[in-house]
Amino acid sequence: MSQRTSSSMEVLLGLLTITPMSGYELGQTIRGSVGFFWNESYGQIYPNLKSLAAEGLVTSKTERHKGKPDRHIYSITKKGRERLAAWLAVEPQPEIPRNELLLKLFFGAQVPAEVLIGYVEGMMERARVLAEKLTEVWDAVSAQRQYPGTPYWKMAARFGQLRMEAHLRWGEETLTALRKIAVEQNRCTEAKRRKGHVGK
Amino acid sequence: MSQRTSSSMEVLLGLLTITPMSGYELGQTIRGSVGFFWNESYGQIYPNLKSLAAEGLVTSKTERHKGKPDRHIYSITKKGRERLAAWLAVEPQPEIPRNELLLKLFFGAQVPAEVLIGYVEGMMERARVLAEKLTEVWDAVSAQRQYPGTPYWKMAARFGQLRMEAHLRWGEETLTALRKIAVEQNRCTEAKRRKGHVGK
DNA sequence: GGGTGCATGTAATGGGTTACATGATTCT
DNA sequence: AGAATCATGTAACCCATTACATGCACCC
Repeated sequence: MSQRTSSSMEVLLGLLTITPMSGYELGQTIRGSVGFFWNESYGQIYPNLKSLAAEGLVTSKTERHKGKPDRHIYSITKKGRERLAAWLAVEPQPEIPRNELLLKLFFGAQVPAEVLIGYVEGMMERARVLAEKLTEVWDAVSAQRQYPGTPYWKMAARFGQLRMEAHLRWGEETLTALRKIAVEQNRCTEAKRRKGHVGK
Repeated sequence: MSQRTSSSMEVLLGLLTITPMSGYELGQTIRGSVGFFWNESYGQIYPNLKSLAAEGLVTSKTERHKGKPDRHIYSITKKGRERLAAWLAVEPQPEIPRNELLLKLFFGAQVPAEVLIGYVEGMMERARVLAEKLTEVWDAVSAQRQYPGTPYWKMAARFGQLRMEAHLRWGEETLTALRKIAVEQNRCTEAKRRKGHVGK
């Protein structure tokens, strides 16, 4: 009785409510807008668009170009909007957790603390970049004329901001703890080294 | 040239550094400890343990039981520890984002705000439960005698706490915004309804 | 008597990334 | 000249969940 559970088709429908687009543009749009909480690869997008068309949830117009491959511009149909609404009415399932950084940190005792410091710094750097990008997005959305989606896009962006702030605060905290451990570890190896020399 | 990229084997190795365990116990342990940032299903665990054994990264002892199926207790080998260390030395890849709540919120204009309010409340409830569980875990870990892993387990738990706090703060903010929209929407439908009646 | 937990596993299925294939244009 | 970007798509493969299969023990 298995049934499809993923939302990779619905993102496409959702974005097509804004404006008709080609598969490539959908990919770009996903990366530029919902990218920080959802992504799709082209290996998903193109086949899914075909299925959507087969179900009559989108229609496609083909633009011919000299030399270049044809461009298929997809538009959402009324049936597509209904499908989107039905999907929206179903409670979203909680985020499935898979955080490799935390996993490696959890087993961090097996490895020198310096290594972990690098990982945390890397994460913080990414968090800073994303936070900055999100404030830009937020400002841009706030400035432009009000679309029906505007308030919701702001909420989504705000989520990212608050989460990134939390990550950064955690990063600070964790770095100080890790640095203390690193100093400790260096003292130990130093001591052992000296002892080894004397022992000889 | 594809190469395995997932860490589902390494979690098992990592947990087996704490103590030898059976597949079932590993599943339990994952849920109870790293569960909030990593999970594995038994359909992954059992086959992966077999592969690990085939590679000589773990050994298994079979306990026979009357009636019940045999229990295989796995222990990590020296080679297994080396593999774990090698994996730890590789920079963790960033969390891949897939948050259905945010996705539905992003397309929230297509649906009455009350629905979204329900979703956000649901998420907040889960966040509260998890935050509470994490403080319990944190306290328990802090109280017990110092294992080498202790400081790292605390860092991981702390991450969850800060993230949940951020989610809750965002939830508050978002709920007030959504409630405003909901009131607005009700006013509109009311007005339309009245106008409709008068119009008749 | 029937559900839940212990305990192990396999098979089917579904979902998703990556690599490959193609070819023009534009930037460095 | 060579890399990157535009632009489309398919196929191979990997990863992961879910369902199924089995069977005892315990609780209500």
